[in-house]
Amino acid sequence: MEPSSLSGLPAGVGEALEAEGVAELYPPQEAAVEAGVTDGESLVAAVPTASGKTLIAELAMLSSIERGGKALYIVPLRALASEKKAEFERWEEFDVTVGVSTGNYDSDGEWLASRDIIVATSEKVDSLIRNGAPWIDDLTCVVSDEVHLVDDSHRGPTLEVTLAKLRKVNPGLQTVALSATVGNADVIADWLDAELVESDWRPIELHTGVHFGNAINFDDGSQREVPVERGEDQTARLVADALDTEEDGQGGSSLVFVNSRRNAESSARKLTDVTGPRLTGDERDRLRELAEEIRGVSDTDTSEDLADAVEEGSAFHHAGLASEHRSLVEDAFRDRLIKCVSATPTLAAGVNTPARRVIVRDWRRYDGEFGGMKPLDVLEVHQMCGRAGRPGLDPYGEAVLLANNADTREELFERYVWAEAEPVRSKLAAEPALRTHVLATVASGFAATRDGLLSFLDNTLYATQTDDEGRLAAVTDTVLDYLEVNGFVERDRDGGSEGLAATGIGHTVSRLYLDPMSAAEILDGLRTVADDGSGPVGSADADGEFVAADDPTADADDPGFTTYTRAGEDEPDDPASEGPASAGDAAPAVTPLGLYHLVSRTPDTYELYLKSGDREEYTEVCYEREAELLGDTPSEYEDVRFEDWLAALKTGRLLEDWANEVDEDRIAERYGVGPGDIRGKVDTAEWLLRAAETLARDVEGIDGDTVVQVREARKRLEYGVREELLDLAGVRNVGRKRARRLYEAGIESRADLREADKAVVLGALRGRERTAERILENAGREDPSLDGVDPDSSASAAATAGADADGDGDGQASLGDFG
DNA sequence: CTACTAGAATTCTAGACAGCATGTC
DNA sequence: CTAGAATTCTAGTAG
Repeated sequence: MEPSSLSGLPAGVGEALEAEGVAELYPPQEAAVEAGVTDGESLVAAVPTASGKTLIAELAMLSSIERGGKALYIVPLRALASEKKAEFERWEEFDVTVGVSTGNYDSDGEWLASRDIIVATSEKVDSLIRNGAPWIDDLTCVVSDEVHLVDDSHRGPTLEVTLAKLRKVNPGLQTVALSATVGNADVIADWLDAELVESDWRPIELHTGVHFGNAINFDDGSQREVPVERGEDQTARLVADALDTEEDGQGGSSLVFVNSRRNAESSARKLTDVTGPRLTGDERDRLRELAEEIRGVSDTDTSEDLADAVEEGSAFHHAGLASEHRSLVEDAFRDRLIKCVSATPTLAAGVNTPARRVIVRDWRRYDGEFGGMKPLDVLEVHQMCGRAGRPGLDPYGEAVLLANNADTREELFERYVWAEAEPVRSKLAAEPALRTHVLATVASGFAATRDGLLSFLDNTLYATQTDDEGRLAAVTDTVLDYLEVNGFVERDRDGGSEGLAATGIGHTVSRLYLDPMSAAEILDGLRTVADDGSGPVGSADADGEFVAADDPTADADDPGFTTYTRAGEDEPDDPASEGPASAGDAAPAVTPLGLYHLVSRTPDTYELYLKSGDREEYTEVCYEREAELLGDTPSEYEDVRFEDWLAALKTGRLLEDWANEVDEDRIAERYGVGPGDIRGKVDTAEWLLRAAETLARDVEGIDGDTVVQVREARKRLEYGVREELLDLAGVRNVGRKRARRLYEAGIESRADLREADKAVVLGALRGRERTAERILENAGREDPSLDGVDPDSSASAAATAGADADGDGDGQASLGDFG
C-alpha cells in the first residue's frame, strides 16, 4: 500500500511520506490502516520496536486532526517526549501544530490548548485532568506509547486510570495503543474496545542467539565462530568481533546490557582495550573533545571515569549520570563515534539508540523483594534485543546472550530466545496505587459515591482481567478508610450508596499530585512543630504500603482487618499526647535538616541504599540530631521502620550538604551516588517542599513561621546555597559558586551588586568580563559596562573582612516579601 | 623487605514520574 | 528460605 493512496489525511501528507522514502507501508502499518486507524477506529498495535509503530500513530493523529480533532500522544519517559515532538514537528508544514507538556518542560496551558498534537507523559496527563485542563474534552484521538507498561507496579496504574478517565470524559475517543509484543495483546484490545494488529514483522532482520565457548548459536540454526581463549573476556571478544566485521565499510557498534551501575562502569573500562586500538586519528580527536565536554558537565569521579572511557571509544550509561552526560553518550553512539556502550536498562526502554550487536551479558538482576538474583522478564530481554539493527546502516541486527556453560545455553534458549513475552497484568489493586487514584477520582468528580467509584474502576484493565471481583472493592475500602481518617475525603453513610467527597485539603493533595500518604506524613511532621503531637495515622513501610499505627506488622495484603485511629486520639501510653506541652517545653525549632528528612521519608522519594557502616553512622547522627527531626523517631530495636528512618536521614543529610554548598564531587563520594542522583534527589525534595508549603498554608494549626522556614529550606535547595547567599543566587547567571565568591568579596546582596566597585566584582568573578557584565545587567545595574575596569585581585581571595561594604548586608531581605 | 598473586572474604546491588516559574560554572 | 560478580583483603611465595 502506498502512502499517497491513503485517504483521510491532510492533503499532501501521503506524498510527503513518499518523499521521505516511505514507498510502501510496512505490513503492520497496512494492517492498521485496514483495521481503520485513519477512520477513527481504536486500535492496539502489538509489534516489535522499530517496526514503524510511530507511523501508525501519526496516521491516526493526522487523520483525526484532518477531521477537525485534536490528538494526545502519551509517552512513558520525559526524554521521549522531546524526541517525539521533534519527530511530529515535520508535519507543521501541513499546519499541524505540536506542543509538549512534561514536568520538566511545559508550554503554558492556553498555548497548549491551541495545539493539534500534544505530547505528554502519563503522569502529566493525569495531573492535567486533575487540574481541569480545558482542552482535555476536545481530544478526539489518544495514542498511548508502550502500553505494556501498565504492567509496571509503580507507574502502570497511572496510565491505566488516565486512559480510563480520558475515555470516560470523551466517549467517542479514538484510542491507539502501541505495545511491544506481549503474551496477551488481545486482552488489552478487549479493554480498550479496539481492533488488534499483532505481528512479529521487522524491517531489519534480527538474529537472536547465545554465545558459549567458541561460537554464537543463532535462533535460525546458523552459527558464528567467535573463539574465546582461556582467560579472555567473552564480552570483549564479541565486541571486537562486531567491530572487525565491516558492513558498509565500517565495523559494527555494540550495546552491552549489564545488571548494575558498577558493572556498567567496569565493563566500559575493560572494553576500552577493544575499542581504543581500533580508533582512527580523527575519531580520537573528536572523542577527546567529547571527553572534555563530559568533564565539563560535572566534576565528579563518575564524570571523570566516563570521560576517560569515552576518549577510548567506550562508554557507560546509567541513571547515576547527569542527563547531559546521557545525551552526549547517546548522540555520540548514534553518530558511530562511540563504539560500544555498557548500559543498565536505562537504554533498553529509553530514547532510540540502536546498535549492530546487542550483548545481554547479565540476565539476572538483584531484587531485594525476591531475595536474590532474579531472572529478567522475557519482555525486558526482548526489548534489549530489539535495540539490535540500525535502520539504513546494518543489513541485520544481532542479539547475543552470554552463557558460560552448555546448560545455561540451553536455559537461555528456552527462557528467552524461544519464549514469548509474558502477559501484561494490571497492578492497580494495590494500596499505594489506589490511595492516589481513588482520591484523585473522587476529587476531580469522576465519582461521588462508593458505587460510582467502583463502577468507574470497572473501566480499567484490572477489572477486565481479574477473576477476583471482591479484591478491588476490598482494597478500595481500605484506602477509603485511610483517606477518611487522614481527612482527605468525607463519607456519607446515610444514603443507599455511600456518598464520597474530597475535603478541601483532599482537593489540594490531589492537585499537587502528591501521594496522600506523603501529604499525611508532611502535615503530621509540620504539626509536630506546633504541638508535638503523636505520629501520623498509618505510616509507610518499605513498600509504601501503609500499616496500622498500632500494629506495625499488619499484613497489607489483607486489608479487611486493619483499623485506624485519628492521631493522638486513644494512645494513653504516649505521654506526649497528654495535654498541652508545658510552658518550658517549647516547640522544637524547624531546621532545614528536619524538613529534608521529613520529605525524604515520604513514599514519593526513592530511598538511598544503606551501605555497610551506614547503619552505625546514621544511627549516631540520628541521636545527635534527634531534636531536629520532625515526629517521633521509631525505636531502634523494636520498630521495623527504623531502617527507613535512617535511609531518609541519609538522604536528608545529602540535601543538607547540598544546601550547605558542599561540592558535588564531595557529595557524590560521601553518599556513593552519581551526579544524576544528586540532581534527582534535590529536584524531588524541591517539589515536595513546594507542595509542603502549599499544604501548610491550606491547613489550620500550622504556624506561619513554619511556612517561611519551609520556603527558605526549599530555596536553599533550589540554589544549593546557605541562607546568606539566597538573594545573590537569585540573580541570573549567578549560581552557588559565583554567589559565594561575590559574598566573600564583600558583595552580599543584589543591591550590593548594583552599587559595588566594579573592580571588586570583576575580581571576584576571576576576571571574566563578559560574565561579570551579564551579571551586573541581570542584577539591574544601570551601567553594567566593564570597559577599562581592571579586576581587583584582592577580591578573588577570600576576603571576609570586606563584609562591611555599603548595602544592608542582609542577604535574605527579599525573602519575606514574595507572594 | 617488597612485589606479586591466588584464593578467601567482603561488599554491593535498575529505573525515574510530578509542581512551578525562569535560567549553572 | 533464596545470588553472584567485582573488589578488597590476606597470606603465602618469589625475587
